[in-house]
Amino acid sequence: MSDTRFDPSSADGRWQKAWDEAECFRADSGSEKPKSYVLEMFPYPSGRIHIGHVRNYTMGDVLARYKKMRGHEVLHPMGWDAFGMPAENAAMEKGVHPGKWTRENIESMKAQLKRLGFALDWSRELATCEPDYYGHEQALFIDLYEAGLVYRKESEVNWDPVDMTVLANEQVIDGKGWRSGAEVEKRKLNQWFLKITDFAPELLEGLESLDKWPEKVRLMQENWIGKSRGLQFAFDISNGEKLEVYSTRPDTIYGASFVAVAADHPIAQALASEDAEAAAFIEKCKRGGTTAADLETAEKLGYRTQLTAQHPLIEDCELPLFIANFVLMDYGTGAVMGVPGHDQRDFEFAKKYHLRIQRVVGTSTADADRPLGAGAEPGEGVLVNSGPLDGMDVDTAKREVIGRAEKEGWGEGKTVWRLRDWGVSRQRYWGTPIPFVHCEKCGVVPVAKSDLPVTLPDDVDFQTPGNPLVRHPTWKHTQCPKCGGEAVRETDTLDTFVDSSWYFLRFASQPGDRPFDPEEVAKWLPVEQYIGGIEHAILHLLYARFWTRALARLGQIDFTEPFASLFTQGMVTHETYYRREPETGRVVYFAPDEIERNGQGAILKDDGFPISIGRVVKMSKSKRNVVDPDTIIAQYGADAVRWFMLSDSPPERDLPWSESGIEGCARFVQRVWRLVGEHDPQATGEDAELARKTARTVHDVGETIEALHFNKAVAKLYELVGAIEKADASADRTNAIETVFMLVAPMMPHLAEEAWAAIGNTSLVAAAAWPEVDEALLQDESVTIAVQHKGKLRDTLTAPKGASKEVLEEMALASEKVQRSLDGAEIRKVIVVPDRLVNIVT
RNA sequence: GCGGGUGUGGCGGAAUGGUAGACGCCGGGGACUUAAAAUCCCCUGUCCUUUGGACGUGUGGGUUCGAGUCCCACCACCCGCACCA
Repeated sequence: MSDTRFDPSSADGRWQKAWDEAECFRADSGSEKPKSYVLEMFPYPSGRIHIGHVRNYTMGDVLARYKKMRGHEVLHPMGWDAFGMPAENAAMEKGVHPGKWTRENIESMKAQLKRLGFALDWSRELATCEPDYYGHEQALFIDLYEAGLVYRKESEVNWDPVDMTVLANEQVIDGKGWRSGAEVEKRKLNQWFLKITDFAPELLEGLESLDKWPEKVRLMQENWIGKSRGLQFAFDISNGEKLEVYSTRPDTIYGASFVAVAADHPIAQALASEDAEAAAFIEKCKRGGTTAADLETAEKLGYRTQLTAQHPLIEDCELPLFIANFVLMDYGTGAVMGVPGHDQRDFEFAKKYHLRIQRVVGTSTADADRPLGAGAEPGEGVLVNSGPLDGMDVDTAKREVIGRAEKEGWGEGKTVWRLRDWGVSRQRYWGTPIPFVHCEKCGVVPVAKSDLPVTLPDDVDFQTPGNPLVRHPTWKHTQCPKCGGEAVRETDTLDTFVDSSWYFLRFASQPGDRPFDPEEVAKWLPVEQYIGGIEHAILHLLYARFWTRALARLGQIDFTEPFASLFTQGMVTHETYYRREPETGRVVYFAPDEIERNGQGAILKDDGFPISIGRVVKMSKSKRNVVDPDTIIAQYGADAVRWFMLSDSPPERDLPWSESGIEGCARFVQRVWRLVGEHDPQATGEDAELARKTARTVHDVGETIEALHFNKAVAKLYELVGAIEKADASADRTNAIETVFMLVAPMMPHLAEEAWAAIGNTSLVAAAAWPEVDEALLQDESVTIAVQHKGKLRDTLTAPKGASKEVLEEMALASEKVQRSLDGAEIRKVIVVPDRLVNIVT
């Protein structure tokens, strides 16, 4: 048996079946063991599992299996984030119903996941597109509404004037609709919002408790929430009205040289009715989409109105009032004071419209007359050209101006948040119907909970652009739950981020009559380890945090943070292969299976001529650098694929896929398998060094898995396997081989089971206990000491562990190499770090 | 534009401020074999006047006995920016 090769094509399926039959990975909430909830971000069922999913779920799987071996009751579930635009696109392009398309995708993707041998509790599987999920979501949405956390307001969307439909940001390409090619406009619609801003302070403060989240994610969320302290004050406008503005830099108020309002500011709207040019400019501002990146990279444009604003601190100083495309109605008051010297955007605007650019902050008071060079200086410094503020530092000046405004009554200090309320309305079919009706008599009324779920109609057509729910002949017509009269259903559906804001609760318990069972939820939540892509650092994670806090405020759960520990993994990348067409200069990409690598270069199989190897980038259809998990599993087996996902690259960084890399992994799987033939229960005798190495590896692999440093765990296992191969037979070697099988069990579980059985075990290694370590074996007796001179390594010596400084210094000076380097120079100082190094300074 | 991150041999990477390049891949040489595959062994940062030495962690400065690691400035790339999920 042992001289044959390990055959994944038979072993993988056999062990997957054995785990299933033993219900090995079913989470028992009644268990007395400590509980661990390991969760990976659930996938969108796009059709095929992507190699990025494989990486994500392999990491979670290793942790889940490891935790089980360490005696934990593990909840490791899987589900489907099943609503979304691609299903509607498929309906439009292929004429297939979104539900059919989605459910078929789920079936094939589930089969793919099963082939990877993940330790998942499939009994808890859920799909957000099923009424038994989204119906409970509708109930929660009504709960939030009744708690005052849901409201409606006008808000801008991307409007395609040809298709007469709302476009997602993704569907706007270079300012044009992706299908019609028409120039996109901004249009206002009445939409549903969740009051996430009510939670801004606690979402910010809560970040401090998330000490097992990556620092960068907390920082990004902090900046996104964007708490700022500034001054809100009113300008007197030449038409007799007041204009409220907000500024985070009131210290620079003496440098103000203009005032600007958003295109949809009431003042601008009022002007439009009497000033045709102003109206034309406002119309122009409506062009283009709604994304922040577009707005901020667009050319700064303004329209100079006839109005002026009196500077609050400088007598007879009238500032011109502009309507500007870069001022947002959503932030602050929709109006700003422009200080070109110390804000880059204002600087560019001032250059363009020939406005005064005055320095009011410098490195010292001597800077007063130093002109501003190429751009604004937004940093810290000392106030100049600012009357009574001269000489103050920025922070003092801020406090001074706010204090004066409050005393004199023309403004007040105010905390403003960058975070905006969460718009959850989507004018689309394939999403959770918003459970409300519009009644002429009673207004907006929630659907009675006893009438939930409000289900999507199946008979819809996608041949016409726009929301099929609006066109449906009967679906939206209903009775008002309050007065019983005729009423119309809300046709907007919920943002899919709502679906993913509470699925982790539904995994913990799935009662039919309510969203979750609080007692079951209390047993498992918060999620001990959450793993997913860094691209979700802000939106998904912030919305899930908000939703959890909202439910806590409603008393439905008693914790406020859903994910105790978060890990964000890197992408899987692949090199690209291309040729440039000689005539057109266009780049044509080739798929990995169309080419053959030869040393440094590559050739196209079709014609045998070389092709160029491009940069290593994220796998994408357009670059054709995608590898399909099914193909590689069939070729190398699940364990080799899993091992590759864990090897080499640190998990938070990108992992470049390579043919030679996976081949190396497949070779290592066989290398571990060959240890079965070396396993000799009769072997006697000690091998103290190997025993120490084994103990050290058990300790290190456990520690690195817990820290999610899988690449280091992999390297340690390579080292131990190498050491075993070199060692002679002994009882310690036999033990080391058994230990290896247990240590690789979380990573290459199929091989581990096969080997475990082959050496005579009748139970599953997946259910085995992690090996114990004899602490005494972790202590080294001697250490290697580095000896430096002039900052360079000159020699190394072996010394007993814990040797004194004096002894180490003496040993270092006795070295011939060191003496040669010293060459008789006078020793000025010797630095000795015990167990580490000796550094001689001359 | 704004916010966040990353940068070390041919490649992926390792390294509590203390021996830079562990481990893996690629490449070269050898063993076994009729041959191949598989497997095993050795070499493998660059340069030089080669039992030795110099240089070397994106670039330029700085702190330190000592910097991949800390500080400042810059460059390149990646992620996010509220309707992709």
